[in-house]
Amino acid sequence: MTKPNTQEIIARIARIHEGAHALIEAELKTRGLTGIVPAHGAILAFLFTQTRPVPIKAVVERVGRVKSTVTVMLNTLERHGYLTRIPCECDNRVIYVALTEKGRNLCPDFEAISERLLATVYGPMPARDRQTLLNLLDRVERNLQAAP
Amino acid sequence: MTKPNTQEIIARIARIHEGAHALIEAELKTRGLTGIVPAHGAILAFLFTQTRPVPIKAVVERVGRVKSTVTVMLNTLERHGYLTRIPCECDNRVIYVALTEKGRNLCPDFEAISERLLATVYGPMPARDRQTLLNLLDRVERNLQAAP
DNA sequence: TGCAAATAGTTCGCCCTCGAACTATCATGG
DNA sequence: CCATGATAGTTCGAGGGCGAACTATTTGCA
Repeated sequence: MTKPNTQEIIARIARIHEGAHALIEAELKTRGLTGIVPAHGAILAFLFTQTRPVPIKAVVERVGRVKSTVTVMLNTLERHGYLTRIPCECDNRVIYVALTEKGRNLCPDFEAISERLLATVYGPMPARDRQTLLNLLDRVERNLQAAP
Repeated sequence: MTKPNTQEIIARIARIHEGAHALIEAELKTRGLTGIVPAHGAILAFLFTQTRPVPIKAVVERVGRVKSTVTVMLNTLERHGYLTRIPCECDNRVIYVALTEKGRNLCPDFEAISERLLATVYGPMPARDRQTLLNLLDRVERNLQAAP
């Protein structure tokens, strides 16, 4: 049998991940933001930093999702009016995406939700413990990356 | 702006979660186990501990997923021959599920994969650090649970 | 020049995940 | 005894996530 106490770490991380997910969804709901789900966060965070249309390929590389997944999420965001696709003039294979006005308006909510999530996650934890936690998580992450 | 260094914790936890997911899928693949995905782990882990058929409701309560999600996963596991549904004699609303022979045969692989995952996650981390990490994660988890 | 390989996106099939609606079956109180 | 409500599962629709296959360009080299 696997020892429950040590095996616990994966389950705990999964629950934290889901808890963060739930908090974000709850915040989106109370703010009346429809058509947005937590997974869109990576795309939006990236697009907020861009001043001009960006190729879909760049989005794919940034958000850490597969092309087909990004295509679907962009479809959803486009359908809800948060962004638009713009064909590239010089290379017909390339399609740019850019936030619409409605999309840019998400930025304040996005930052507020991020802040609240962060405040909730850490709670009253002292700065030294936060740093310790980050370091230990980094070790774990590198262990996993080195594995396959 | 959200400070990147602190915001990092959520992303880091998400990456660890995904890394664990990837490791499990890779192990399943090399072992030639088809039809199984990491999400089935919770169901299988529960059923391994049961000696007799168990009502679906009990599965739902255990795995922390919604009824409809569990229905789908049970369908998949059943379709691949890992378990069977057995109607309850005394209460026609209830349906039991039980592992088949093929399902029970997954147990050794399941435990081996769990062990490898755990070993990978911690790597050479000393016991004291592991405990510290678990404690800090527990704090975070409780912070999130208390939030909504 | 012209054709093969690389590149950018989309589509498809499959799965998990949720919430809401639905079905069927008990259980209970009037 | 029977209507009303609680319970157990499934179905449905929408969406994320992946890999494989597909389309349409562009590039590069022979």
